[in-house]
Amino acid sequence: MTSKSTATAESAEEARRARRARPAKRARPAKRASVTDVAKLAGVSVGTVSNVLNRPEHVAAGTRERVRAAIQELAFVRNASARQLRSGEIKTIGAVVLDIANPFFTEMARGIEDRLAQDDFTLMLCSSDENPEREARYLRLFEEHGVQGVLAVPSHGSIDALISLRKRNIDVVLLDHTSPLPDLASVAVDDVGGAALATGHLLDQGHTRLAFLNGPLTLRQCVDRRDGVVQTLLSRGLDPAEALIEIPLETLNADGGDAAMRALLAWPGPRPTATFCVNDLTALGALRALRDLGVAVPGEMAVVGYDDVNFASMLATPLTSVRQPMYKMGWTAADMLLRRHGSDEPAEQIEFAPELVVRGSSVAEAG
Amino acid sequence: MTSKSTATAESAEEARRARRARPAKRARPAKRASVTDVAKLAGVSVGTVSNVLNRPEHVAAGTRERVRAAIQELAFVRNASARQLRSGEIKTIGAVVLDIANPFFTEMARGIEDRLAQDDFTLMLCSSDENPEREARYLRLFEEHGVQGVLAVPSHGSIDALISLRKRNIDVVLLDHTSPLPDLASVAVDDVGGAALATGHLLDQGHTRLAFLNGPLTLRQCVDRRDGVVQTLLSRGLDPAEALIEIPLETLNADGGDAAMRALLAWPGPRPTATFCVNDLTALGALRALRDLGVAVPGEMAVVGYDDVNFASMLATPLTSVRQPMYKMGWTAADMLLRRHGSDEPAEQIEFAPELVVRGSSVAEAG
DNA sequence: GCTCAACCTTGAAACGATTCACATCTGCTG
DNA sequence: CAGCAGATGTGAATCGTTTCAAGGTTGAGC
Repeated sequence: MTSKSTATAESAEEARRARRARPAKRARPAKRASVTDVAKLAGVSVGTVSNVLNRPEHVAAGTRERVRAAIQELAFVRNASARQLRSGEIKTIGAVVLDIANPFFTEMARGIEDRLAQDDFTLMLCSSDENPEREARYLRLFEEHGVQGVLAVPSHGSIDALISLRKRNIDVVLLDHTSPLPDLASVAVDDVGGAALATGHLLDQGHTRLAFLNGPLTLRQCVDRRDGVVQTLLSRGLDPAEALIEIPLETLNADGGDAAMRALLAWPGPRPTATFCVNDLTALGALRALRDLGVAVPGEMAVVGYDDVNFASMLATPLTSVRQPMYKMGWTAADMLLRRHGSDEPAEQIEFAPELVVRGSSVAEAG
Repeated sequence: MTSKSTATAESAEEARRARRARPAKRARPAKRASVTDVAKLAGVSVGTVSNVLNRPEHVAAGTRERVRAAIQELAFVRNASARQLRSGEIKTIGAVVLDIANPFFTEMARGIEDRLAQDDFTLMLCSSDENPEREARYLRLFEEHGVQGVLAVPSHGSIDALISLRKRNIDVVLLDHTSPLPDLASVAVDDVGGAALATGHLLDQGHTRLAFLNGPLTLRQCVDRRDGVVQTLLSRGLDPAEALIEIPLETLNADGGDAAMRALLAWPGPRPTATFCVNDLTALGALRALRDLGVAVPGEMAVVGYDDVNFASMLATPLTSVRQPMYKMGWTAADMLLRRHGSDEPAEQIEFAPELVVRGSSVAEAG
């Protein structure tokens, strides 16, 4: 805990305080001006003030200006609660992601925000930490606030809560998760396809023995990506039992990748010439191990990652990786909510295709 | 735009649709239950329902249970707007950062969120993109919503808007920016001190000629960090004119750092033995250039960065860097808002001290 | 001069929770 | 048994906006 008040800030404060003659102990709470106040000052009825605010074209120019002047003078600001209470409308949507500190969701959040800004909506953003209770609490808060819709990356087993929200007539779009119900909209990325892209790329380079550094099969992503790898091998006429070594990762980070790669290199029998890592952190660790052990990349071992994190392109050997359109997912999900609201169309279920970004870790001549 | 609907999702939808007999064209809007409905069902008055909700201890056990049952049955959810309109209270605060997609602010946001969660507050989070207009728009939305307080990383020239918000009795805490007024609370990090830490560390290692890869002096951070460097040199009896080469960066990213380092190595005259980079991206580029040109790190050139981004520790030569307590800043700012609300105490102005994380890029034997 | 439409404006009735002054009931004290 | 306190419950008033039926003006057309 290293915090301190700066000396400069404090002395500046004292200087000001001395200069100021505080009349009252504390400034009066200064209640906000209401439409009534504005109406009084402008000499019109509250209805007219409301019209100036919401349908200015229905108000005579003179009156309109008078009201506007009064609004200025009183620094009137609409009370969103009263507005919503009466009109039922609220320009807010809620989003729950697993963790806003994770760049993955952060990019998504940015997409959501940008789409909302177009329609002057505000965003309530929360992290569930994959804790269904915490998620439920946030969903309830959203509902109390009467949000127009909810975007959610469901944490394990929380889908029911979202379905019941949908039943109470709140629009819901699932993020990064395909919808189990036709009523529920969703935006996801095709993980099977992403892994297939990576695998296909390595096979195209002439590799015939691959390693796959994979995480626990309790994660949907790991299962899907494995499916993608296996399907691709089969479709190219290769037998996974021969062409593939799958190494389980202790942890889904750089150290896990490092350890797994060392295990792979110590393996008896013919060494694979290419490695597909289930994410970029893992690939980073694998690259580190390869460098430490003097294995040339991509010459002796090609490496492909997944996620295309920001530093993938900045590494000593830039990492080939599968890029997921997170920003676009967020943007699209928000767009579905805003466009679809109140319409009769069935819920859309979109799946985006990921994209392979080829760099130097898998192809010698690439960037 | 590569999007597609999955075949599986569609066939699943058709299957369900066939099974379902849709009675009405569209489910009735199903108005939410209100306290009145609950009161009616439980056979009590609305006042009692409100009491069960807000002061359950004032209600007899039997009645309380009856009301709770009714709430359950009707799936009653409070209407936050009505609640706020009457009671004036709202458990929401707004935050504007420059860009939520930036890990820097993201970590801060996470700190804010975690503190708010303790008090069941919700967060409205927005990115200003350093656009004062966009920021002003968000601040107005916050004000309309009647938020309890606002946390803001001010964009250039937007402080006035924040001050006027403060005048209208909305609590404001400035983030990552020292407050210009005693009335305005703030939480910042000491950039001068951070640069002094880095510089002191390099001098401690015996270096006497330093390079400083710095960004444009229109950024406060760059100015402050430069001050820290210069002050430290002076306080150790070194003449900056001799001991320091400052290289301006074209761009504040890896490529800028790469180019600047190449320029530095091409410099005539004695080569510095240590480089301080104004941020980690720049340092990453510098390290890349050093490796490409065969200069040993830290043997021939020690490198220190700033920000301690997530990958600093994962590089081939792990990067020594200055870590700023972003999470703690966010947490503390939110805490100030929640604790201070309505109290009479003067606004706090806190400045956190950054921390030097020593790794292999500046000390051979370090991690 | 009458009619009619177009245009403005009005003001009271919502919206749904909270609050608070007031009723009612119970049991206890002196 | 009057008096009183404490516990429990009531319901009308209130918050600040939007909505909408209805009223008032104006001017054109006949």
